[in-house]
Amino acid sequence: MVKQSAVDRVFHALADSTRRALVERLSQGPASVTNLAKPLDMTLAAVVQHLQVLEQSGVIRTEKVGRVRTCRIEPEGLKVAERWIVERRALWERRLDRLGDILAEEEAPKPREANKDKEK
Amino acid sequence: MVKQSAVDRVFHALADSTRRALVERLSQGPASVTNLAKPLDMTLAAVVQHLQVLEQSGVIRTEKVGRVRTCRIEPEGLKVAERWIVERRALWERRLDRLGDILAEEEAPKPREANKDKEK
DNA sequence: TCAAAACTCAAGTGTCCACTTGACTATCAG
DNA sequence: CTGATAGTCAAGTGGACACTTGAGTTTTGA
Repeated sequence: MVKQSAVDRVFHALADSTRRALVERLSQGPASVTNLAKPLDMTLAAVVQHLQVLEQSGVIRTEKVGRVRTCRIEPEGLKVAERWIVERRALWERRLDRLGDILAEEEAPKPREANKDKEK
Repeated sequence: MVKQSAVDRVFHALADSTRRALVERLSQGPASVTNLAKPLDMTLAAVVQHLQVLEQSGVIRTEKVGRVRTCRIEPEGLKVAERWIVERRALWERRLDRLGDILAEEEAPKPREANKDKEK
C-alpha cells in the first residue's frame, strides 16, 4: 500500500472510460446500480466495482435504502481534480506573461546568440 | 487498438503520479529530459516513457535541439480534461438548482439547508 | 411463504503498464 | 580523435487492475 493522496485517487478514478461514463450518467441525476449497469456491456459485479472506486475517490456518494443502492455525484470530488489542473495551467500562463514582459522590455541577453539577425 | 479519444488519453496520462509530478515541474518552465529525471527515483528510460505518454496525450510538447530534448507544457492538453470536468459539474449543479426550485415550490416550510446525517 | 430483484463477496484470469536492463546512436567539449 | 553527455530502442518482468463466475444475503411484492 503506497499511501494514495486524494488527487491520486480522483485522477485514477477518472482514468477509466467506463467510470467516466458512469459520472456522465450521474451528472444528469441519481441512479441505482442496476440502472447504471443497463447500458453497459458488462456484469453487474463489474459495475459495482467501478462504483466503489468512484466512491472511494470521493467523486460519487452512495446510499442504500432497502435493496436499492442509489448513487449520485459528489461535486467536491471533481473539484479536487479541477483545482489541480487549474493551478498548473495558471502557473504556466502566469509564467508566459512574465516572460512576455521581460522580452518586451529587454533585447537579446547575450551577443553570443545575436547571430540570426534578420531584423534590427 | 481500441480507438482512444483525446479525453481518454489525457486522463490516462494524468492518472500517474510521476507524470503529474512532471507536469508540475514543467508548469514552472521548460526543462530537458535529464533535468526532469534528476529528482525522480527511476531510470532515464522510464522518464522518457512517461514523457512520451504526456506528449501523445497533448499535455506537453517537446523539441530536440542538438542532443537535448526540451519539454514544455501545452496548455490545450490540460484544457481537454478541465473542460470535461467543468461540463459534468455544471450539469449536476444546474440540476440541483432546478430541483431546489421545485422543492421550494412544493414544500415551502423548512428553509434549513441539508447536512450529512441522514442515516438510521 | 416464496420467488424474484438487487445487490454483495471472494476467487480466478488475462491484459495492460510502469519500470529495468543493456546495447546503441548522436552531439559536443577538449 | 576521444571520452563524456544526452537521449533512444527493444525486450523482459512483476504487479495492478478490469472483468468474470458462481455462490450467498437481504428486501420486497404477490
